[in-house]
Amino acid sequence: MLASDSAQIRLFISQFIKMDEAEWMVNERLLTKRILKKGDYLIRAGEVCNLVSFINKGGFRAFMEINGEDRSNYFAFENEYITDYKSFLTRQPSVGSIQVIEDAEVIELNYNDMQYCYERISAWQKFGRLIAEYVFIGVSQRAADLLFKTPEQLYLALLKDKRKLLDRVPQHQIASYLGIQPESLSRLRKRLAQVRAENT
Amino acid sequence: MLASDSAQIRLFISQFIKMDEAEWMVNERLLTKRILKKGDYLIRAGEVCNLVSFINKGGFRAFMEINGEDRSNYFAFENEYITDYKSFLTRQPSVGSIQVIEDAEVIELNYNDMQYCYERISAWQKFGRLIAEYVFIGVSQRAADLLFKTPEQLYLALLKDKRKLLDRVPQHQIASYLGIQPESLSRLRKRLAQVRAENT
DNA sequence: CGTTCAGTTGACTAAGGTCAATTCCCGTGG
DNA sequence: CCACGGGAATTGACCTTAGTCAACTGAACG
Repeated sequence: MLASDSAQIRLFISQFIKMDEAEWMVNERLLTKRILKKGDYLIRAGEVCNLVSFINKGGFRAFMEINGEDRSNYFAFENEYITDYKSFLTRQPSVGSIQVIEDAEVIELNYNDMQYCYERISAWQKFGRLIAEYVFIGVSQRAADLLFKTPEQLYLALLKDKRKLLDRVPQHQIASYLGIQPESLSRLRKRLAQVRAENT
Repeated sequence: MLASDSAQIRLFISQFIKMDEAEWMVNERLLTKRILKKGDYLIRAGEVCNLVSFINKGGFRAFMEINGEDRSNYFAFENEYITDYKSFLTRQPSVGSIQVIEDAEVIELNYNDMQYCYERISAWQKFGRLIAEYVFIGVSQRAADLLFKTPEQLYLALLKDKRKLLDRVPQHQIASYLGIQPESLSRLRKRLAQVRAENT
């Protein structure tokens, strides 16, 4: 793997911990690069998730199948990482699937190698804690939003803070991310457009 | 603090890591016991959360004030721990509050002492990671439930798996935990009772 | 061109929100 | 022991929004 391949993940990790060159070298040997095409699966429901994938470029969608409907609950793009954390941590089959929605390049670390890092590189134990805390805060916020906000408020928040997501993800997947049907999102958007028109 | 005071928390921690007697002694000096009465606050919105509180006995409710309404998003009872994790980790003022709903006895560790444990006791770094991963999985499940389940399905799940919560928490707080108004929960219960009656 | 799939729209139903009135429950003070 | 007060829960009436099913439109692609 070229140094340029790991530049982004190295920057990402450095936001959490300082790692000296020797420590970094140990990690880097364990990382692998992979190219994925739109429509590919990172993991399918029922498989045990064995990888954490840092996204150099491209986009992913995590979803579950519920009564035959395909419902999205998470999206990730470049400079984020994606995995089925629950399956990865518990070594149980995953309930959902993760699919490539934009051609992607990822840098991956598998479960065994990660355990190796935890045991051998002291900085990693701390990194593991910090990143788990970080994603915990993120998902807590998501849970609070789902509990306390209406679909309309959730959509307005996306408009305000996550334009990237709206621009790169088809509307019916956005709908399920907000917890509603595609028809309802369509009407919601219409309502908002009318309100905005009246205010001009 | 008596050894009996820390028996429960010690058992709790041992579910995550093995700690030898010497390591445990270092911790134990840092733990303090506190008695709280129903109605007391563990933390109020706007304060920085400085404590993690393990519950020896009693019950707590985490809630937020939204348009003057008081909305519950979490409950915790004996042999769980409670804190405003986000405020505790980020050292920012908390958005919500935590209140005692049943007279309680807690064993507490403050932020600085916890950092001390992370730095000095190697097992703690791992413990911190494992527990962050554990709570992450919990809140992920909660977010998925809120996204994919109807209030009725959420309520039925409580009936099935969390009778304790239904028995110990007033109904209007359960309603807000499900993301609906008290009147709606009352009607939902009535609907379910009618369905059940018809099936007999 | 025709097929396909995403998005929109219409008509209708069901569920939750809101506000107000009523009933129930429980603790407190007379 | 009873009466009263106050909060919790229920019920009713009405409104708004989401769900459902079906039809239609439009753009993308072969």
